[in-house]
Formats: sequence, C-alpha cells, structure tokens
Amino acid sequence: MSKPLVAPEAGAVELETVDDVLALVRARGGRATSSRRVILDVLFEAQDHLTAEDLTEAVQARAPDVHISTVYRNLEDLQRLGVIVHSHLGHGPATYQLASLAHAHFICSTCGARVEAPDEWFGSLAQKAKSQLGFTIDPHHFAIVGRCASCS
Amino acid sequence: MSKPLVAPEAGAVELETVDDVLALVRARGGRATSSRRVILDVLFEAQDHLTAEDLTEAVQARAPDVHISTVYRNLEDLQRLGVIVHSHLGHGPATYQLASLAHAHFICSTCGARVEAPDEWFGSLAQKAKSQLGFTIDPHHFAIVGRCASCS
DNA sequence: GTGCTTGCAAACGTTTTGCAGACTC
DNA sequence: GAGTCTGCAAAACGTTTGCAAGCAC
Repeated sequence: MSKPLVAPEAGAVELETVDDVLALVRARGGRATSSRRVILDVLFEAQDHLTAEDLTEAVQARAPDVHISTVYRNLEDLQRLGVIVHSHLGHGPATYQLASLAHAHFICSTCGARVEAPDEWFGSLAQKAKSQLGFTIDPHHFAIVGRCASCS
Repeated sequence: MSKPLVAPEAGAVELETVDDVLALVRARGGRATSSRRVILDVLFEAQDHLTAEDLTEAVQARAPDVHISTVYRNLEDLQRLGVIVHSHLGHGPATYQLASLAHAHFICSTCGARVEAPDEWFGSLAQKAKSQLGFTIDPHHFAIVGRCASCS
C-alpha cells in the first residue's frame, strides 16, 4: 500500500472486514443493525465507487425495506468513523467507497471518462502546498477535470 | 498573464469589456438584452467568485425584475461562449467568474478557508497526466481539499 | 428499559425546465 | 416578423430532517 499523503483518521486502520467495522461501531456506542450490516456488505464487495442510489439499489436487492435515507445516515456515520470516504467526480451525485481504497481521479469534461490518478503524481504539489502554505492536501475528494486523450 | 495549462476556448480571447462580450453574443446570433448587460456588468466588476445567488442579488440591486432563472440561463450561455467559468469550491453552490481570472484553489475541509493555488504548482502533475495518459488537466474546476495550517 | 436506529414523508438548497408574453434585430 | 430571451411557476435533483415506531443492547 502506498504511503498516504494525509494521515488516516483514527479508527481507519485495521478494518478489514464488516465485522471489524461493526465492532468499532459498537465500541462507539452504536448498534449493529441488519441494515448497517447489509450496507457494509455491499461497500466491502464493491470494487467501484458507488453513489448513494447505486448502493441503495444493491442493498434493497437483499433487504428491500432499507430506505435511502437510512443509507445516507449510515454513510454519514461511517465517514465520521473514517471507514469510508466520499468524492465528487463530476456534476452528479457523490460517490462512496472504503477509505482504504481511496485514490485521486481525472475526469474528462467532454466525454466523462474517468481515470485513476496515482497519488505519487501529487507529490510535488503536496510539497509546495505544505512548505509554502502549511496546507496538507487530500487529492482524493474532488476529481481533477480536464480533457482525455481522445477528446483533446 | 501566465501561460494557461489548457488552451482557452475559441472566443475567450480579447474580451476585455462588456461590449466586447455583447458583440460576441451578437456575432453568434444572440441578443444584447438589458438583463444580459447587467449580469455582465456585475461579473466584470466583481473581484471575487460569485454564486448564482450572489450575482442575482447584485443584479437585482440595479434591475429588480431579473429572475434567478434568467441569471442561470445567461451563465450557461456565457460559459458556452468561453467568457466565464464556474468552479466548485466545496459542498455549496458553484461559483462563477470571468474565464481570464480563473485559478486553482485549496480549501480546508475543517474550517472552509480558501487559498488560491498558483498554476505553476500543477506543472509536474500536468506533465505526468499528459505524457502518461494523454490527459490535459484543468486544475481550476474543482478545488483541492485538505487541511490548512491552523487546522492541521 | 434506555436510547440508538429505522421507515416514511416532507423539506431542503441548488439548478433546470415549460410556457406564454416581451423584446432585439 | 422571426426568432431569441424573459419572468414566473413548477419540477427536478441529490440530500437532509422530524417524527413516531422498532430494535439492539
């Protein structure tokens, strides 16, 4: 795993299974509900980013009564625990994924193509921001917009 | 003026006054309406980024009947002409400004502080994106999130 | 039993759209 | 006069919130 540009949130480490997360939830006074478990199952299984709606759809395939507002509330809680992060890849809805899988993105403003951007490419920018502004960047949150090869 | 990382849209050059823009609008088959003129007046006078709501408020101080939907429609048209750009600096509304004044931003996820980011700092990232992915970045559109000096 | 969590419905903030009338050229 | 643009109202979109019932501990 590459060295993170930003230190992970306390609690983000060593959460490799749904049960690990539920244990953390309980340690913080939360409950291990079945909705929570299904939402986590889907998040752990997904290899791609999921919007709240994608996630709700996948969750409802297994537990039809889980409402999208429950999904949003869980996503917020899980972010607060440092388990997941959300990012904005374009003008649509936010996308969510496990914090350990977070990475930066380029998106083409013409065709919408998304490309993963290696964290190392941000080293020089991160260093300048740090030394000259004291600013620690997290390049994952918003995508970098531009024009892809075929749209240039 | 610094060398842009991205070539300006056709038509974005040499538009230094409201009348220049209105001439361009007319050249493209559009009309030089009074709403359009007031909206442009405000955009040219503003030194900061403006949200659609800010802009509407400023416009209505001079022309009270201009509706926010007219503002949005004009903002869209002016973007299509390359006169202005919008950017997303956080989770709130988009902000608009003249294309010639566009720049990148760092915003602190804790306190919301905004700092302007010099385009040169993106040189190495732009180069890697270009040489390895053929991707031409425009670092202005989405802010780079992080933690400012006092919130670190 | 306490109190966290849920489903539902309704609100929210931002942006877009349909329409009939008004204006620019 | 042709066709663009406007004001208004309403809808769309993603997300959040209030509430009363339900569940985990």
